[in-house]
Amino acid sequence: MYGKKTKKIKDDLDCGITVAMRVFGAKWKPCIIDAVYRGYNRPSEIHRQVPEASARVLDIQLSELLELGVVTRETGEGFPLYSVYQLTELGESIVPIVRQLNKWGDTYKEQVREKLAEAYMDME
Amino acid sequence: MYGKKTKKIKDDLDCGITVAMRVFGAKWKPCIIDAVYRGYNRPSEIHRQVPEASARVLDIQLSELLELGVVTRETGEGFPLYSVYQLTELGESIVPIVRQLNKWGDTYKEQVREKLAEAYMDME
DNA sequence: AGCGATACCGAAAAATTTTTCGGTATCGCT
DNA sequence: AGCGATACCGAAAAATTTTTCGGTATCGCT
Repeated sequence: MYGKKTKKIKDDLDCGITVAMRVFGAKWKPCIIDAVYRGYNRPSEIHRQVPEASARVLDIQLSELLELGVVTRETGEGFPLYSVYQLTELGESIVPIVRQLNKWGDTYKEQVREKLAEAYMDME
Repeated sequence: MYGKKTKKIKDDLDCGITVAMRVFGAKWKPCIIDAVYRGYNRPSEIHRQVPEASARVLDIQLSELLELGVVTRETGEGFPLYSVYQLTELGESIVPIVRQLNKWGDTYKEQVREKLAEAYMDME
């Protein structure tokens, strides 16, 4: 699929953090999970929720989530092309974490923005 | 510093998830935060806790965390080189999330491993 | 017929992150 | 003097991720 699942640098799947990062620690995966959770189940809907990402990445990451068993896909035969993604139980278990990420970011975004601005200045 | 903080592709810092991912969504940052939280405050100690990472990345990511205000650094003058990193309040606020990541990964690691093995087989 | 929406996919390019390698520098120990 | 530990850093290489571009294919509407 997408890239290759055989990475040259193997992850240490004994470490919980590493496992979690492997499953949903990608630029758009938490957003995708959140969107599906909020009821945006079709690729085009998800894309409209996360317009900053290209449709292609969403596609790729959706396939990865599908492979990892985070979501399921139901494809309608023929007609107006139709695909619906749903969270699996595994996927649901990630939702609270994603919600927390979102909450954390909302709470500290100002602070983070300032720090980033400072850092930017320090190097002119 | 490390790389460049001026990314060509700007992050949308209005989205909480994106902010959180920007701050600690890197391969080793959650592990570093966890290590510091658990009392491993010196670079060499942290490295011993996360031996899979090169000392260099830890270095780089530690500087980023420092810049973002997630940790503080205290450097001893001269003598046996000495640096101690501590979590700031901002850093402490990330700890529960990191713990959850770790817990999640511990809970689902078997399942994830299976899925990865399957995916690997499907492409032979 | 032509356009836009839908859902995908491959391949190359670009961006970004991580690793490797080689340095600097100090101290303590042998 | 030489070695290992400590803490760092720059630069190039390698790995990985994300983006861009161009396709395929179907249906409905004009």
